Amino acid sequence: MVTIYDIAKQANVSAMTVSKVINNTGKISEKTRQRVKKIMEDLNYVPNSMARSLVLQETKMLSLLIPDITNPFFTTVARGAEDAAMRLGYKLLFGNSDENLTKEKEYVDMILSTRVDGVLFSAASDLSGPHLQTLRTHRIPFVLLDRAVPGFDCDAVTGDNREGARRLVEHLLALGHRRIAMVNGSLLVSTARERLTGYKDALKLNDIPPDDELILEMSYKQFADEEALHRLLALPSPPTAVFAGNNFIAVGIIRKLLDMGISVPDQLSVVCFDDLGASVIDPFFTVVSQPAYQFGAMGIQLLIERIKGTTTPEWKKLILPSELIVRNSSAPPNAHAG
Amino acid sequence: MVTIYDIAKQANVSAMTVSKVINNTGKISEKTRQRVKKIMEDLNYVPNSMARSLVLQETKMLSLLIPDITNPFFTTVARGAEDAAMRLGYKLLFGNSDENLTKEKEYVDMILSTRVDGVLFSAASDLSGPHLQTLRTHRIPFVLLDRAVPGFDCDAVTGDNREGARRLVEHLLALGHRRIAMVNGSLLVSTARERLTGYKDALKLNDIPPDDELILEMSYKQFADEEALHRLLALPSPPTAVFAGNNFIAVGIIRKLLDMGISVPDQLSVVCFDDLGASVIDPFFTVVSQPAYQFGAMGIQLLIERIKGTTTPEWKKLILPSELIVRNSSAPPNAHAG
DNA sequence: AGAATTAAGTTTACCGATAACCCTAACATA
DNA sequence: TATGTTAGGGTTATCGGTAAACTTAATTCT
Repeated sequence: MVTIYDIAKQANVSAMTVSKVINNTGKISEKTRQRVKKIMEDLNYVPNSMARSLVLQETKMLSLLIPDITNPFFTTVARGAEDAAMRLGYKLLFGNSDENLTKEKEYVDMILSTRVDGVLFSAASDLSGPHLQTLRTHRIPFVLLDRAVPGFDCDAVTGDNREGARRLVEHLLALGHRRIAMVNGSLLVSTARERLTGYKDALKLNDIPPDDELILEMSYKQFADEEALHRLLALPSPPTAVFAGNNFIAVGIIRKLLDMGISVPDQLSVVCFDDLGASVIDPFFTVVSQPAYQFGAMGIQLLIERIKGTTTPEWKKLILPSELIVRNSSAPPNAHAG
Repeated sequence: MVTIYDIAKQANVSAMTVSKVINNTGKISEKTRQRVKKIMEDLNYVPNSMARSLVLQETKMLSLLIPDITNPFFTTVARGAEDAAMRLGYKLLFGNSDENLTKEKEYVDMILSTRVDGVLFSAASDLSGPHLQTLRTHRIPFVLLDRAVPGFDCDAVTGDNREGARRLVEHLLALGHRRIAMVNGSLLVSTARERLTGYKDALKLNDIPPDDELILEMSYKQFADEEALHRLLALPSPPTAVFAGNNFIAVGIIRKLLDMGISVPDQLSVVCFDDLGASVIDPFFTVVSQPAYQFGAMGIQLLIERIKGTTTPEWKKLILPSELIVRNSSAPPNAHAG
């Protein structure tokens, strides 16, 4: 590979002069500058960013760690982050923890050895605390994305899960539903807990006592625990509507319902958190939609401000609003009979 | 940050000894080894991979450049690549060219300066040739993914686009369709050309003269050129089936058809290349499905073999088979009237 | 005209790791 | 006893770039 020394030799100047031409620093005559530039082009010179990072102590790389790269929500987050990073002159190293703590740890180790300048971290679960602690020990700035981690006070970009869930459930209540089930992700994930709280808020506001039999806990990745779903629908007083903790859970439920011959929304309403992405033919689900692209973009912006120190020392908590979008998966109970 | 020198000082040994402990090379007494290891842990030492890369002349990083991170096909490719890379001890730097040549060039520049060990390259179009040439000039191994670039002989993992398209169209022909339209991606992309050829193959085999009015060219990203679609359906002898060049085009078409009140497959059959991903409620499209995960995984494997030189000098061309999956978006013409 | 400043470079040291070679005491061997 | 060997390290140079301090010669100021 061509180095500044090769350029320097050809141009009859010192390596430092070449470095100055590259970075537009110091004083170099226009004549020399042009000569050096020409030689750089002729030799297809590209600076070695490793060497530069080593001395400058910054890599201009950020890492984005997400729990599920197949989920359109996180894919969109990734696009937002990538666009913002690129625009601000940073490279983005993606990582996919697969909602898996072991994989997440491997990525954290990699992040440390790569000396990235900062991390956009969407935690696999509450148990990710030690990983964040590792980052903090090594003084690597990070911004939490989408999911909070209890006990960790830090910069974060999250959604208004509680509010969003409440609005979604109130929508169902307004349609006349009284038996509303919640099929949630793992309660070790902050968003799941907050959505559950929002669900309960809505019930309470309408004087409906929560019924534990109507509350299921599975995983955001899992497409549905068939048996649990059967039990839910076989209750003496079954739900007339289901609030799914996220988009994938909703898809899983709908698929099972299709298999069982239960039609949505006629026999059962199904609503969920987060949209289903670009590949959906006919937007069908009534959802609370979050600005996923903004999550990524704002996260990167916050992170870079933290890295550069162009922000105040206090932790920034950015809460992005969500939007209730009513579509065709929700209807009044027994709509087909009415 | 803690360096081997800090460790060395604490352990009363030279930096070299620490390096040897880290890499398990040279001769170190068990006692010293344990002492050094303990201090590394106590001090939370993590090797600086920049410094190591600089001297070893390898980064253990690969780059994956894809044209559209929102497309489930490429998302799945990414997962396959990531898993394989991680398993083989490499990090993966993602890039999203957005089917855009300018963005692609920016990524290529970044790739060069990052000194990645190799690139998995899914070209934006035939015009990506110069970018590949740049990589080759700099002796960076690369493997083409999904899309060939004319004039470039190199390692590649692609699908059997021609065959797949032929089978898909023959399926329509077998159902009784005779007027079959093709709504394709840009013909500057090799897969689009091959799929078009497969389409023509099928017609020829069945003695149907191709009709240029039935062949539309738009973009794999674009969700459909509404006007062109209208013209297509308003032809004196309109198509009874549409072959969409990829999944996103198919979704675009279906959405428009829904708006227009045309039902699929009753009034019009629609089939396409590539599946629609995990977030689809009711797999509806008749498709030719490609093993996207394998594309990524095999691509990485090929790339690493090339990097390590554990393969023969000839370029490897891996063609992964596709599979025709008949679902509910295709039916005999005028099925509703029959 | 002499001092001060400036333009245009150069020299040196260092970032954190590793390869390649060097050193020394202890032990084995002839 | 003299000579090899080996275990267990240490020294030095280097990867490719940059900051900081240092030269010179030319120019400006008074």
